[in-house]
Amino acid sequence: MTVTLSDVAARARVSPATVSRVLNGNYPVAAATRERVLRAVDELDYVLNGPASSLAAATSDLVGILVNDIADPFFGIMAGAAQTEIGGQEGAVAPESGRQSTGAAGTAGGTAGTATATGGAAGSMAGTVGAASPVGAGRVAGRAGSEKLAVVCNTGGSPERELTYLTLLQRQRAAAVVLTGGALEDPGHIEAMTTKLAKLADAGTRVVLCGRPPLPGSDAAVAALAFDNRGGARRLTEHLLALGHRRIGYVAGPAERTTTRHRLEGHREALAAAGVPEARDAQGRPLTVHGPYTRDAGYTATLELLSRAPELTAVVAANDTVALGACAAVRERGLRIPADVSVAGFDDLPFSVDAVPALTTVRLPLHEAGARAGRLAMGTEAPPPGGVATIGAELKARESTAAPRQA
Amino acid sequence: MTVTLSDVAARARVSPATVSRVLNGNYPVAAATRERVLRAVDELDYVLNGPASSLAAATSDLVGILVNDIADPFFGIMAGAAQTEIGGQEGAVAPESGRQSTGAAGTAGGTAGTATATGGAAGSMAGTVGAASPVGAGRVAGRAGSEKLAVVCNTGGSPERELTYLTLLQRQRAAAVVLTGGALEDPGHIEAMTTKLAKLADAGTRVVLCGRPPLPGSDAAVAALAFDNRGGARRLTEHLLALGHRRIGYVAGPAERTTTRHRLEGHREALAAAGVPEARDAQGRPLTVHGPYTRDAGYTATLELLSRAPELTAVVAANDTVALGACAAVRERGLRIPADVSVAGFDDLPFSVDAVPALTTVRLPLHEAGARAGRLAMGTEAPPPGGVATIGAELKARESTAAPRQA
DNA sequence: CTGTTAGCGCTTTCAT
DNA sequence: ATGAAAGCGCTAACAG
Repeated sequence: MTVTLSDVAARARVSPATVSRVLNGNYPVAAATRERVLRAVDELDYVLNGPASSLAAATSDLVGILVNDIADPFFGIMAGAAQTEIGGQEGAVAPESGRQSTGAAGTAGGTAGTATATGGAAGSMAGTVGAASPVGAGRVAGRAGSEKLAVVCNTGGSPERELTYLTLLQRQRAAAVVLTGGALEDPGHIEAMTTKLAKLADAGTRVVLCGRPPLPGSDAAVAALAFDNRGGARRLTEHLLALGHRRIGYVAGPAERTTTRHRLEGHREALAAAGVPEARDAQGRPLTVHGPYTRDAGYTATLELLSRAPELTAVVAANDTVALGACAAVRERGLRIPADVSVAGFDDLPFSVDAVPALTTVRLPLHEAGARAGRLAMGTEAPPPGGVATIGAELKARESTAAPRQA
Repeated sequence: MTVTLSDVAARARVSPATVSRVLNGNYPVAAATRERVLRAVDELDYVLNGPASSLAAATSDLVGILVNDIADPFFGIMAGAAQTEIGGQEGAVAPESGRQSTGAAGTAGGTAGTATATGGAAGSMAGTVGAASPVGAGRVAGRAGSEKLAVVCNTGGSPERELTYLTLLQRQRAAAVVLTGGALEDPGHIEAMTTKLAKLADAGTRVVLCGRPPLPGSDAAVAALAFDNRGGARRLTEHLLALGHRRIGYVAGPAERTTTRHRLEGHREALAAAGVPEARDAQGRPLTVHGPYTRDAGYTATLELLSRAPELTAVVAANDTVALGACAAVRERGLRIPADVSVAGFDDLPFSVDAVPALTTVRLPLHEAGARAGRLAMGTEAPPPGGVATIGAELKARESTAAPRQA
């Protein structure tokens, strides 16, 4: 029924071992023989059996990328960059795909579309498409071990799912695992993660942390790329303080997440350095509210903050998405941004520059970080000294922040 | 070195076959024996060897979800929903994850955080985390075949990568494959895809299309969930026409994509039905510009449209992301939205309601569609009659559209 | 450079 | 209800 290696071998009149060798390209094979084998592969439309191959070789070409929320561009950008780096560059034209300057085909007879910006890519796509006929299967099978299958796994922020995915990946003998985003600070979970990652590392799986600090006391990870959340947050609050703000509300992310804690710490550092006490309401409760990294959480929390302390002149949000909700809340209260209340975010996601007013935020090089993590996972790039690299976070002061109303 | 099935069998004093049976739970095993085996599994911290298992059983628990752009929430939302449906619901608290009403742990001593909205989830997370100790490995290994590994693969819109991923998944003998988003209409690619999907189906892989029309003349797919892009686009343009617009610019998506074509067709249907000719510039060229589904494409294209035809009173964008860029361009031209120019999008992504002014768009039930696709992939839900279901698209008229300046 | 020979670790009849 | 044995399809020594 299904074509196997020996079928190919028989057709090419060589031994199975030889076929395996040309397919893996990791062993010298006579050019003539290789030709014959390749032809047989194409003719029979042979597709390598992954499980069999992985079993025999005790390794697989699976690379897992774990994200907390796949619907959040924060993760999508990192994961996409990593995946591009891992999955091969052949057709990696992601942001340009489909760009075209001629009219639409078929029914779109009247579409004399004009190139938007960079034109001229018109024919290239059709060309490459043509080359990707069914022969593609052979081509791919023929590729050397470099053909990794980069996949992203969505934990939804759930610690159990994180562990479950790690186990599943471990089962598959994954070549590498990239963990993105902040980690949960629950002791039990940290311990479970440490154990699990150590096991993965033992089994030869490369572990890379991206946008996440190294696990305390663990060296299982090949490398950790940590964002300078603390520094970025500090600079952001310094910016607000410089503008003259003294009563700043803070819509934090979920408690027990490293990202949340670091950003909060940076915020407090700036306050402390300036000798400004943390904002509190009439009851003396700090004006810091925790919630998930969602637009709705930002909305609700900001409404609450504004009720508890109408004298607030600025709201710092856990990230840009939360800031969007914060803006909506401020507006709903009939207040202007930034005239009445300044609002700031974090991450500098693509939509932030288009917000009205443009959102002041802290830029994280998500794409670069993801790409680097991908290379680290591939073993293409050397790990940073000490296994840990801190990635800078740059303040982006825009229109959503200004001097307070009564400076 | 690594623990195998027979190690477990030896420790439990049973045969490997028995261990396999309790692990797969698909065969009667005495309760006492099962207990013994499960204990051995935990004690030895055994993790099933996926490749070996897949090889022997000729199936795997891998489910691939292909997306065109993982950084785009349009795909993230569908993929996340599908993955949740497939990956098991245990910790599926995605949007609520980390919600917490108590202060941050550790250094966050002063954070008397207040619950944002729904509170009370404080202790539950820690509880579940505690249960997810290393024993988790055993738990997972013990689960019946239901434990699928749902992974998302980012094609970046490249037809080669699409085919490559399909081949890679074919190699892994994937249990199912979900293709999301519009398809490329290139004949060569369609043929290659048809062949490839037929092969996957032959090999027992379930193929599901989500947000994509069925392949012409192919019945490889278990089911196709198609969005009513044409109908949605028609209603959107009807809305604009009803408002009084007669000169409407159109920023289309990449040509040769089904989504692009259908939306454009719906737009033209509405125009034709109202007897309104397609807008053209002084040179008689249609005011339709093609470009990728990106913010920048929308920005550039709109700038061009506005130059070529300053008398435009409305701009319809390929989707919300493109619309964001269109808004930026309109504003840069010193024009007001919607007073001078109305702008509309498509998809109703989360950020659209927060745009200023709130974006008029067409709502696509992305989450529902993704979840349904996930169930279809799992075989949990019966395919729609005929294998094809059309999913409605609802007009969301908001503030970014209004009567033209000189009605 | 190529063929031979053993397994990799698990599932699954077929017995018992 | 459990055990024994035969592979699943491929890779990796080891010869030659």
